[in-house]
Amino acid sequence: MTQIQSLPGFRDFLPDDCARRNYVFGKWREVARRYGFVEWDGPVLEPTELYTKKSGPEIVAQLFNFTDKGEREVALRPELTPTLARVVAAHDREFKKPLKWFSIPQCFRYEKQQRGRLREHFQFNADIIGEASLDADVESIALCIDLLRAFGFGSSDVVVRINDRAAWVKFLTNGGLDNEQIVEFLHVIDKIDRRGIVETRKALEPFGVEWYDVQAMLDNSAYPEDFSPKLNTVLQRLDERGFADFVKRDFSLVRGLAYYTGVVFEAFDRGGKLRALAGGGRYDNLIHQLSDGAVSLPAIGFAMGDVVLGELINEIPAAKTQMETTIASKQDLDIYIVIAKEERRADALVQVQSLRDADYRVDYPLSPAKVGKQFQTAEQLGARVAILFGDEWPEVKIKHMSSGEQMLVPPETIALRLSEIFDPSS
RNA sequence: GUGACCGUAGCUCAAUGGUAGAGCUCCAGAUUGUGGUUCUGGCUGUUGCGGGUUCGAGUCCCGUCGGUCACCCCA
Repeated sequence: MTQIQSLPGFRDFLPDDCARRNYVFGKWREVARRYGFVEWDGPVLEPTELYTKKSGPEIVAQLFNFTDKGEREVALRPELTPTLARVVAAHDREFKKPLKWFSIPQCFRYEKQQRGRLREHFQFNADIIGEASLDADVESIALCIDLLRAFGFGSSDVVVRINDRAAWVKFLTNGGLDNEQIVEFLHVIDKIDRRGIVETRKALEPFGVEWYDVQAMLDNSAYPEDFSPKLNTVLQRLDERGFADFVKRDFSLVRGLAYYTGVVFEAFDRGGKLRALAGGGRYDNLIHQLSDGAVSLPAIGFAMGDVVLGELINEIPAAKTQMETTIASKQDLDIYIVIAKEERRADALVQVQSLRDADYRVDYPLSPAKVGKQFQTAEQLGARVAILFGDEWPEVKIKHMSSGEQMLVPPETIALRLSEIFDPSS
């Protein structure tokens, strides 16, 4: 077969997949709005420079980039934050602070795909811009937790690991390290899960920091209170909101990106089988950097990808059931029109139109079909009611699919009968 | 980018180097106008693609494309 295939790492969304995607997007929007965030979006394609400026030329290897017909170096967005910084810097004066913005961009990366990581994915982003207060950090983490809760996950399914980079910075500065060494040190800490304790200890030796002290940081047994009073406050406020079971202080979490300046957090499945569900943190200097100093605003935000999230939904029965139930209720047909005699097709279509005008979800056979086949179709489409047009004319049969009850009524009373079935309270 | 494993019908998978199969799905029927069950019948493959070894290749070898997983990297 020489059929053209989709590009590697790109997905087709067949109706079922699309329904699942819409379900996820719907939850994201619903919860974000509940928190007072407003939706925005930017271009899918940006100048490559927007990304190299922040991360250096090495990032190009990971970018889906090319030269356009106007000889411009461009890249499909790998993330939204640089675009956000650009937009916020350009429209700084137009909005009252703080900004609470969310977006659901499709992002791209040119990398070999693997589980939970494709070349394209949708990523919910929520950022609070122009607010340095610790309550913004708390709000951000709370939103992350509530998003997960909205999908049906409990504290036994997911956990949000939280840290304050400042704690490490303070600890390491006391240990005599300079800024450059601190960045390198944290990079090693970031890899601890993948590399293991022994290797990590070996890699940290050159820094001359006592392993005993590092371990005390990592296992939470000492220091944290002294080095990060902020973190304690954040945890306490999350506790007050009833989220204590969802969060865990974890000093091994520093996140790979260099631009985080304070609180960082990542959400994981409790089983620890999957990649991170979400991740974010405070980046108070990034907008300043990306705008060449034109605008300076503190910020905190996080992102949640659709791929890993979808995998976890499939693994947690409660979440999966909730999704399937929601999708089914949205897709099911209200009414299927059965055309038993082709002479009645025109009369039936008059009803189809008027029922659709009345906001019912209605379908009917586009070509002649046996009555049995038509009822089977009605069943498969999840119709609650079938209306049969045939020899009974000028009357029609209304059939309640689940009970099998039928009644013979004149067409003028269809609307009344249906309102009794679909909205019994009125 | 590196490595390992995999690639058979629309889907899930069989086939000691010897004529390519099953289940599900789909389509059509079961005396002519009533349904997720049951029964019957039917469709689909240059075994991802291209070479090679062999009397003979789905099976063995090489290449290529695609997939999975790990490494690298992490938005």
